[in-house]
Amino acid sequence: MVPKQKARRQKAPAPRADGELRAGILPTLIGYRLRLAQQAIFRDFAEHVPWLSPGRAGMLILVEANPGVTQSRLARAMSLDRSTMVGLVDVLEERGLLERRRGEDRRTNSLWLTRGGRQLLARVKRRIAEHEARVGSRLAAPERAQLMSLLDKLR
Amino acid sequence: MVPKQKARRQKAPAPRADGELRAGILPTLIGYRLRLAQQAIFRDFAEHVPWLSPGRAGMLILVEANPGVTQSRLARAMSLDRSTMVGLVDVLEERGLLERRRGEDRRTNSLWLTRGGRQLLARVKRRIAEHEARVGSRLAAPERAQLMSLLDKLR
DNA sequence: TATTGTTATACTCTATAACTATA
DNA sequence: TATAGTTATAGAGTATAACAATA
Repeated sequence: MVPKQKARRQKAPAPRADGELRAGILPTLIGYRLRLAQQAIFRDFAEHVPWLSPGRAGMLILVEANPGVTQSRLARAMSLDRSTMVGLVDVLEERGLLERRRGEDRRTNSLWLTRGGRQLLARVKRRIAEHEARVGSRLAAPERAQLMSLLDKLR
Repeated sequence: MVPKQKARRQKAPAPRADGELRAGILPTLIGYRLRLAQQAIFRDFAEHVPWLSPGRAGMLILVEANPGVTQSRLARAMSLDRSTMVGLVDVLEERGLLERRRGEDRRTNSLWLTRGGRQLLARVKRRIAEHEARVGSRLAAPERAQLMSLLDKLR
């Protein structure tokens, strides 16, 4: 029989001098570090690209690169459910950024940027370029390339 | 006067042979690649650590490493609002994983893992270790260290 | 006065199930 | 039968504002 561990009341350890919490195993985990890095980048994005969330900006970029794409194809490309895409398209259509047109296969909607959508997206892309330069400036150029390749391996 | 751009109707480009969408500038963006990598890792976590989300598991890890921590201190450590922490503690307390105790400063609640919480966390940490090994196995050891350091620079 | 925990409320993002029009 | 879009509904996860208890 394995010796039973003595039951002991939990006790608070001496608090750390700097007032920070002990982080346990969290900093050893790739997913945790990834999340912190991403939060920092999303914070910068939200601050400097105030018109759209990263996801919605990404969606406009995909529609621009694939004019006339159907909702379902776009949903698949973004790993979203078809029903989730409906609300996303609703919002961007109400804001006058894109429009649905009846597809040749009449079950489908094809998606097209409006003039306003193209104009906003041009501005957004300039801001994103600045955002990317600012974020990327924390790394040397070869480091940036290295990071991209390492991130790819995690997929 | 700048020459006006000729108004032209959008046209669908030839569809790609592989059926995939064109990704536009997305793959050039650090934030986009970061998100894809994180989604892959969260997917693995959800599949192999079925009892808790990454955020809740992280919270238990912090309480274990800081027994008796107050709700507010924990919220600050996790970058959450105090009011958000209330519901998080409610859920984990209802599941019998941790408990509130009246603090010495009687405005505060101090948080402690229950026996059940310690037992579940031990199992969770074993699964997390396997998860981390599986995810990390996509990288060579020096690559993993390199990734950690690059991610840190983005914060 | 300032801080802690709490409640009420709301917003974003996402999914599942069931429906309809069309193929 | 199968697919595309839609609706109703629900569940995470998060925040702000206002309040009572306590410092």
